[in-house]
Amino acid sequence: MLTMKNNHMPDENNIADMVRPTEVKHFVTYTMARVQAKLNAQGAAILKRHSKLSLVQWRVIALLASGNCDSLTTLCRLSGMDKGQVSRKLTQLVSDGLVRSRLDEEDHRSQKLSLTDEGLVLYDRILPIMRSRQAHITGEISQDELAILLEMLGRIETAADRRDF
Amino acid sequence: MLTMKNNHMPDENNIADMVRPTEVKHFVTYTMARVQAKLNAQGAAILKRHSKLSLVQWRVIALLASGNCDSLTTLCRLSGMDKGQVSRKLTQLVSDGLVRSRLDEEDHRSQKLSLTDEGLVLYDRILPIMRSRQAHITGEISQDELAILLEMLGRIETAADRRDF
DNA sequence: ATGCATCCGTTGACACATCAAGGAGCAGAC
DNA sequence: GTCTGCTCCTTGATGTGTCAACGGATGCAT
Repeated sequence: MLTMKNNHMPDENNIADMVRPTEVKHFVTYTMARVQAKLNAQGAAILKRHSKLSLVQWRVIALLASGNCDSLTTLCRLSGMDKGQVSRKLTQLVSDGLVRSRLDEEDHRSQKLSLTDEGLVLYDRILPIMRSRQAHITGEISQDELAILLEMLGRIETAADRRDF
Repeated sequence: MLTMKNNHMPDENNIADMVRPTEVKHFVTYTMARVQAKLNAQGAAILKRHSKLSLVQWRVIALLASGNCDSLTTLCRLSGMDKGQVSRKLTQLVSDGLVRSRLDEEDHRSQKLSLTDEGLVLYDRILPIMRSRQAHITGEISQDELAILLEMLGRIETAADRRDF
């Protein structure tokens, strides 16, 4: 086997190095993927424990309850979720009786979305649970630190927009 | 969770935010989900531009090239990826001639994984591209800030382990 | 050696993510 | 009018993420 040439040199930015136990903690993309996965798992587990909602379903309900959106497009713009997926989730939620979808009289392309009474009851029941979870997650972090965290995530988000590598 | 209405901090890099200010962007879980999605999209786009690899395929190759793992289980432990998913990706990579899988003579449950010469050539070609991307992402952040970010992510990760809500 | 817990990897099932194509409605230009 | 281009939403295709069940292999205790 003539693989001597493939003796890769160590390098601070070498992806291969990020798997070394000593360095794995220092890579942002790597860490974020792991933390994100855990947050998703936690959210899904909590919802499963207290309802039959999936994470996406809950997000849709919460966004509608917030009063900041009333159509699929505005909901997607707000959350960054994909139109297609949200559309599918909405048909579920409507058939489950949690969300009401009525034709927008002023624009027949659009639909006015709102929670049903049942959806609102569910929201009111789940909300405090998710709030306490949120408090637990951010509990160890001061407001100032939280602002810094969000600001840095914003910078990473901007860096992630570049595609010309 | 979604009803905090104070103190909106404009994100100059996000048009949607300026059009319709909202508080959703100030929640860590939502923000991380969005940033993570963008990072994934960026990685996938870069790989598509320079190869036919998917993000997961690249990660598997990079992990194998690192020399820190040589079986499915160790690979999964290192990366946190799901063994089922990695198993499927490996069969693809083997049939594409990038990875070699041989029975472990000392433990017939396990398989010895390694990159083929072709896989190594591909790795050497893609690595510098991904390295410059990594540098671009972390270049926006100073070392001190990076330490703070990772430390906070660590705290969030710990908080995400709790399930009894 | 026999039972048994455990580990390795595969597979199935399902939810979620992303992208693209397309129908229907609307609005402006002509 | 009607052409054109845009928006709202649906649907399909494909890839990714997560969980669970399974069979084979191993090691250990009895």
